[in-house]
Amino acid sequence: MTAKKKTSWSIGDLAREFDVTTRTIRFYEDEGLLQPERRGQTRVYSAADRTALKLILRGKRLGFSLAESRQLIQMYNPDANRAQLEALLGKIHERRAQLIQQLRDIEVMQLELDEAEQRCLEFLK
Amino acid sequence: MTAKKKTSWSIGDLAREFDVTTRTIRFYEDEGLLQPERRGQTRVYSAADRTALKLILRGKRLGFSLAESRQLIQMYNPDANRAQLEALLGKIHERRAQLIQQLRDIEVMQLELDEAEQRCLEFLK
DNA sequence: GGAGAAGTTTACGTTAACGTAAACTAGTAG
DNA sequence: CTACTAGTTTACGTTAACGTAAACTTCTCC
Repeated sequence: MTAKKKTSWSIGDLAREFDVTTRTIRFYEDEGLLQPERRGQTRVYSAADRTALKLILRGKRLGFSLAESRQLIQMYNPDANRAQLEALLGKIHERRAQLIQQLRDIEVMQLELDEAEQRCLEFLK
Repeated sequence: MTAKKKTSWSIGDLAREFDVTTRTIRFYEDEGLLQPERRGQTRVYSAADRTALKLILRGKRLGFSLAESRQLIQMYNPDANRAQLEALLGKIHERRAQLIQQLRDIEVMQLELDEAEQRCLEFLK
């Protein structure tokens, strides 16, 4: 009856959940995007790591590089000084502008897909 | 007074308009995404080429590979037989699904940026 | 106690998408 | 004629983001 809220994950857990390879997860650690702890040799991932991974993969789907995702993760931990925070605000605005452009792109592309579909269906009639 | 509607472009024209290098444009041709004509040695780009380039760059902003953009361009010329058209319809549905996922990703990310901004501003107060 | 299954490190390989450099040609302005 | 400017081909170089393989440890199960 005790609500079981998972609080730590193995590398295999995360790989399965997000459908990536363990190599990928270790790579992200090499790049400084994840910081799992160790139980002996073995990596143990926290909820923060899991969230970071989620951010990275969502970023990927939007065409962001790992460097850009690194920024996104930074925005999650406000452990910075004034100058850093102001730089962060700048990055936030940049990201937001990029997202807006992507929204426009998606709209246009959806319309074009509609037209393309119509043309296809017309030819198949 | 005659409405001047441009109907052909040089490689430099396109490079300037879309802010890419000429190398990039020639690369897309090597990859079969553009098919300019030649006046002597020199490439001459049609409105179709220009549209294709626009598609490619919009695709890039959404994180599409050139292979994926190649498909998008294909959808523009319905010069296919029945089987190809049906395959095309399948691709159209895939693309649409991907765009919908991206919309969701953008929504979530916008919310997160809002929160990140709030946290930043809070710390700066 | 042997065989998997899951984890680890180290290190070289691969692909996409161009960058960069060299060496050439063709038109054009002074 | 000369000096740009814009175009061309050829070809090797580069970066990001992992893939792949080898060789090893740890734990568990029968």
